Amino acid sequence: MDNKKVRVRFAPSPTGGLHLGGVRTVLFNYLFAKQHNGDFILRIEDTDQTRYVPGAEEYITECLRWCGLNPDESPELGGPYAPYRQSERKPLYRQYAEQLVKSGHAYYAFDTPEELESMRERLKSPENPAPQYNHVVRTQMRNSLAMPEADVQALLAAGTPHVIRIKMPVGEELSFTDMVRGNVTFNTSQVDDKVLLKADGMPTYHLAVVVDDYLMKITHAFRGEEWLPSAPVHLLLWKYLGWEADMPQWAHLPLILKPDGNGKLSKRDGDRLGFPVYAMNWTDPRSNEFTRGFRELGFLPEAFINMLAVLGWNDGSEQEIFSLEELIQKFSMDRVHKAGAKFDYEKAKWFNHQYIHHKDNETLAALFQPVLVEKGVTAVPAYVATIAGLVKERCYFVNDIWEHGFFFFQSPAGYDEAAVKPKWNADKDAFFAVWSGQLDNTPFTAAELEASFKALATEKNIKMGELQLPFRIMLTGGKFGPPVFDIAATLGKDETRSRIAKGLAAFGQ
RNA sequence: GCCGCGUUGGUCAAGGGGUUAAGACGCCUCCCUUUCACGGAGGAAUCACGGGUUCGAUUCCCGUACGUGGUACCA
Repeated sequence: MDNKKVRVRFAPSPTGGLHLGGVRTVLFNYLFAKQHNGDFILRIEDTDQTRYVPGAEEYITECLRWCGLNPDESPELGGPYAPYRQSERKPLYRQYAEQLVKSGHAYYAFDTPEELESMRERLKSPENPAPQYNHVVRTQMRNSLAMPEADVQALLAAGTPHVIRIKMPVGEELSFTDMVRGNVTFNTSQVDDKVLLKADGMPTYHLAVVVDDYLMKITHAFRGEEWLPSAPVHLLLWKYLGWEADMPQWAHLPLILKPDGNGKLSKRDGDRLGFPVYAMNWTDPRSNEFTRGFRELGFLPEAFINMLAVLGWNDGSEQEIFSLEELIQKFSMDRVHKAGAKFDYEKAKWFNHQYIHHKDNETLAALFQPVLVEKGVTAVPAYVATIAGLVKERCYFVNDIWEHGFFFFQSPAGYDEAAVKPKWNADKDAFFAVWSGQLDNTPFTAAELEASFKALATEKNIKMGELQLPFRIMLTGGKFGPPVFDIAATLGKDETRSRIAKGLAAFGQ
């Protein structure tokens, strides 16, 4: 590698929610940039007027913030190569397209959408279901290659709508080295004359990436594998514009696939199979369609990032849990898998489980607070933290704290009587009455409670097992929860005593 | 159709001419725990197929199959 400073960019198009694959692409970009002490740039590809969705740009930046993948330069933050929004760079692109026309590497095309469609209809056949606008077709179309110069000038002078297309050479072998795939080769005859500048004056992706990457001095460009087939267009553009020496190194990242069937993972699959696909909640302002995100579902950003990082990459060791810092340290493009990976939601949940399990109680309590508010419960942070500590090992999501610990906030609404009633007897009534009475003399810790409980059980000659379960049911209502004396200790003396009484009334004799 | 890319258990994957072909998720059994979970010990399950090259191919080469992406004035 040369001694140029690494500059890497991520360029989402604001057309909807931020997809898993998108986040992973940002992640890899980010890791690489940070690893090389380079710049991570966020550029917005808002050139697609028809699909541009208001609010999507803000959404994307918030997703990145949540994930901790903050850009160094972006439309909001500015930077030495601003503007970073393609629409604001619009005047830039035309001159390069014109330059290509002058040098004979591109041409004006005046074909209307209808003309293009009729050409495709005419040429369509079973052997050629998708006819291209290429070196053979272009001679029959209305463009500056097929028409007399005077006609072209007249059309131009009249302000006739037109696009600028690249003139793909015939039969040239083009190859480049991809950082994940190694050498990739194409024959230019197979590539069509892609539009570079649209009739509305906006560049297509092809022109824009090349121009922006050059102007912004991008050194490495990582994008999804779906871009691999258009690499030859970009390669040629770098060459024709005379910038070949500055061309960034490319890496085409594998796709994230549907867990079941085949194909790229889409939002629809998430809806169908019951898991999120977008980083955060997203409501399409046009259709009002709402999609749940990983963040709102209770995923921790660290877990989300970790899970994404090892989907298609690993460091060769058995390690699976990586912090962002570790990822920056250990990530390497040559250990990125070439093949697409099917998304496994179970594994994603497992990662979140791991992170929740090892998260400190105070943070968990804070994250859980919204659920408490929703449930109409008020509790002091320290109490919530204790509970988080008690139940976190069985939670897959922050929200699960409620499911596993609701009884800490409200006394049982009913009891699993079937589990306790058949074996109930007067001795047990007596036991609980006595023990409850002794509580004043017992320090209220789990260990002390257990000791005094055991002592009394021995004295009364009742097996611990026959007492512990009923006690648990008195406190929680059912056969679940953390160790029973931990529950009692957390609940406190008064509450414990009151629940014993309530339990006794419900299923005692 | 054409072009590109790919193919190790159900999934994520390590390995890369001679291995008992790691590990993780999920599943199953057992232990711990008189709840659940955590933790621990085991188990079932894999090199797409056919040809080469080689003393020897999961590994290298070529085909085939399959998958996937592209084939838009979308990115």
